[in-house]
Amino acid sequence: MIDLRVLRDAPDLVRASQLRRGADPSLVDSAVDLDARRRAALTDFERLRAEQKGLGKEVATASGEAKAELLGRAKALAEQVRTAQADAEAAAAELEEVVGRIGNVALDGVPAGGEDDFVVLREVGSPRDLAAEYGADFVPLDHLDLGERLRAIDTVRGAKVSGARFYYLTGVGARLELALLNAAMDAALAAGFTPMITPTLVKPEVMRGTGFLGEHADEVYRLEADDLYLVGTSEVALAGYHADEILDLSTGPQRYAGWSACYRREAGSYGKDTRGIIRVHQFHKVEMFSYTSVEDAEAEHERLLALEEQMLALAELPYRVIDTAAGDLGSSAARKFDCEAWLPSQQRYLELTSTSNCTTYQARRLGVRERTASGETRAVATLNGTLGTTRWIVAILENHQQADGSVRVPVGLRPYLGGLEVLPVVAPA
RNA sequence: GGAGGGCUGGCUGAGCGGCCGAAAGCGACGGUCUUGAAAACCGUUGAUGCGGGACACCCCCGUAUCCAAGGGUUCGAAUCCCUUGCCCUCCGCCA
Repeated sequence: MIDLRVLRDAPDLVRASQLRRGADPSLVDSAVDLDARRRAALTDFERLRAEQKGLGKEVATASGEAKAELLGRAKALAEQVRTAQADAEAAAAELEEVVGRIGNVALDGVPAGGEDDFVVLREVGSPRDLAAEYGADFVPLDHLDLGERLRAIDTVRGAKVSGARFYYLTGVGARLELALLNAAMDAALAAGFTPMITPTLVKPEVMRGTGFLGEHADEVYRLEADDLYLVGTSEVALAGYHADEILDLSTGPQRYAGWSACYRREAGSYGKDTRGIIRVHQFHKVEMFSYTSVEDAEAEHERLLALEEQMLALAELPYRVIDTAAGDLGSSAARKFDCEAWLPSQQRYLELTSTSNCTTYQARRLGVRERTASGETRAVATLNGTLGTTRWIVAILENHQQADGSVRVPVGLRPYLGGLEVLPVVAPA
């Protein structure tokens, strides 16, 4: 939720942000009008309510005929109070509906436009030249071919048991995921994050508060019988962790690293990334989440990005960092950096991490505040970022494949695989 | 699954349908005292919205809302009724 004060005092700022996002700027004008209407209705209600309270006190002390007369007046007034209250509540609800559709104000520097209007900040490492290494006629295997030869990935049985976009990680595949996620947890721990294993089912208000029930509500699994939602990321549970609390950030940001399963319906992505485990309904992820003061948010964002890059370096993957365009931010984020690894089989980049600065947008809706040195309360900023996911296996297998279809284990992951240096082919094609 | 008991401010814990945003204690903060600290004593101490005061903020004044959540009864609800959630105890069942 955007700050109503900003909406009131600087509607141009919000309007400009909407335009950069390719969203509807007229929502801002509707919201300003509705805000004025709500305040007027509230004032009416308060005046009547105060009158009612005063009259109530007279009723309490009166008796006999005077009391009967007062009661008559009080009854009439009660009806007016009811009406005024209903008006005020209706106006507030209407305002909330419109305000909820306005996205966070994109930070200065965020490129305008949609999905394709990102800016590449840097490219790190260089894609392997497999033709030069293994001969001009070498055809790189994709992650699924490799995964099947290593007996690491089984999508056939995943589909048999659960349907399309489900898979088993088997043997070294399962070990590789555990290794990667353990390495991610260790990196987070070393950087001062508190490790967390979080619930993956959450209540509607938490899901709504984190902003996942907006435009992309159909991406989320819902358990009708229990009125609970399956999370698409532990960000949801970590953001909800301090909901309705007043935090003490005087000693710096509060940092959490969540490990959880993630569930996504992938509605609307029919036919996209159908092969292998690039786009699946269920996967695991280690996610960083920070609560900071507004002042610290941008520095924390850089910090999260640096940690992501540290993990990509540990996995020895070539990647680029992009500054996502305003239209591709999602409602809560004010800025978002993605790291995309090179995918040899497809000759393209694939998103492996995403870190968002949600400024106070998410915290305001969830009621997460801090107490400042001077004693007031105010909304905190929230940030999140990916440290490792099942999808990383795709990039690791493809980028570290060897001529015979085996896969070299990045040095940094070896300690997590009992010193294993190579994932050997056990099921040749 | 069944039967009871409970849910009040940072914590403990009172609370008769109107005088209750709520006693008291603890904690915290400020002060007195002290070379300093402790103790003692004095004082302050919930959140949020709205309106006003030369109104960006702080501050002051007024007002409303919040006693698990939602609904109802009533001129008036922390207090009575209903529904839901959560916690505790007991019984049963199953990891």
